[in-house]
Amino acid sequence: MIETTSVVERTMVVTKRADSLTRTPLHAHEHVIAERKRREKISRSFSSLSALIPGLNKKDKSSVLGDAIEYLKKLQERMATLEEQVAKRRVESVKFVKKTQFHIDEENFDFQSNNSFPEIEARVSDKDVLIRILCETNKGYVLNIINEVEKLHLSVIHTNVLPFGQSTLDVTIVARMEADFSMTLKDLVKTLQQGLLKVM
Amino acid sequence: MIETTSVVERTMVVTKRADSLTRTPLHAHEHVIAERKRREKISRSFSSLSALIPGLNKKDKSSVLGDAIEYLKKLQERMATLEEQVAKRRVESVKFVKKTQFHIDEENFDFQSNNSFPEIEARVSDKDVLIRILCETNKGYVLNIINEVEKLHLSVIHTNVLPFGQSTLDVTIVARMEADFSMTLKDLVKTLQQGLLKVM
DNA sequence: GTACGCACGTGATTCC
DNA sequence: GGAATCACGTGCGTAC
Repeated sequence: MIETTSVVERTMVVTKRADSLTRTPLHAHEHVIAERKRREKISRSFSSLSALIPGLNKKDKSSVLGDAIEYLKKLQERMATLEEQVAKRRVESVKFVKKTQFHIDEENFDFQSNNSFPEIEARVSDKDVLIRILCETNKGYVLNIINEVEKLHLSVIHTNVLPFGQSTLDVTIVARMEADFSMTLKDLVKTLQQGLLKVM
Repeated sequence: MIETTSVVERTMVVTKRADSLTRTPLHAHEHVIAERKRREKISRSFSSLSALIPGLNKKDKSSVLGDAIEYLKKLQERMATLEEQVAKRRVESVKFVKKTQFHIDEENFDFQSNNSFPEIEARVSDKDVLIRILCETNKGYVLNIINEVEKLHLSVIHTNVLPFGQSTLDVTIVARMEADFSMTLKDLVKTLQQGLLKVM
């Protein structure tokens, strides 16, 4: 891009048509300055924009705009497929869970009332995370659970607490991932567990 | 953006500085046309670019450029996190279990119908049975679940149904054993599963 | 009515 | 020297 460093004030005498009116008689020079400012702003935007486009050598205005358009289209396109992939993988992970995740241990169930709680389980479908927790009845505990969940870039959209037996609580939570949620389920469960153990 | 449809040919007489040379003496008018073409090209690029930016009301050049820059930055940023998510998303979505309490029963999942819902889980505490079911959204299905449960000498005392993702339903049931209930959990789940598959 | 934005024609500059 | 690009000052339309 050509950069004109010195602004040359040229003297020009312009003969206008008879029907052409002298519209800006007084503040003529202010208009010049305003226009200068406007151009400068646009020019700077061009520079900023060109900086965002990878692999751009030609810095002329047409190329910047053209390549910006092209690049933007590519990005949007890739975004769509990527988002789809993420959604699809989540579905697949659910299927995987279905196959391997079915297990009941009858023998050990009688000894559950010691310190092995809370028991946490999580799974994903689309943008939702399903969290199931089994814990001892304990006042204030539900509050802590929700609090811990919302710390993890998840917004709770459903909760359900059921009494189960004499001293057990079944907590079910559905939470929606926020944009910056990026945790594996394993880490999610781990983090949750550690967070909850502290406040037991 | 303002579109000037008619190009007005103005007659201008310009007095130049002494050292300013008349560079384009002959092909002066071709220059005008070429410049016109260039401007038109840029202008069209502006229109195309503005069309790609969602939620753009102001169509002036500065706004288009500014918002394009902003939008592009947002896209690139989101791209990075999304790509990371895709890379990081492993197949594992595991339920965290204490080894003392559960063990993975690899052999037994063969008897389930290998790929489809519903996924059923059951456990006992005192006289209560907790039943968790994950199934596809399906009208009338919840009714069947409860019906099947009550056939097994269990009286439902709590139910909860939560939407999970686009097409999944999380059903939690707490039922109390009646006097003549005498089933292993394994059989309970098996029976429930077979009963539900019939009415799918 | 004035402040803003645009396209215009034009000289200058750069690159082949 | 010709082709392409730029910034400039300016007139015109328009929306506040």
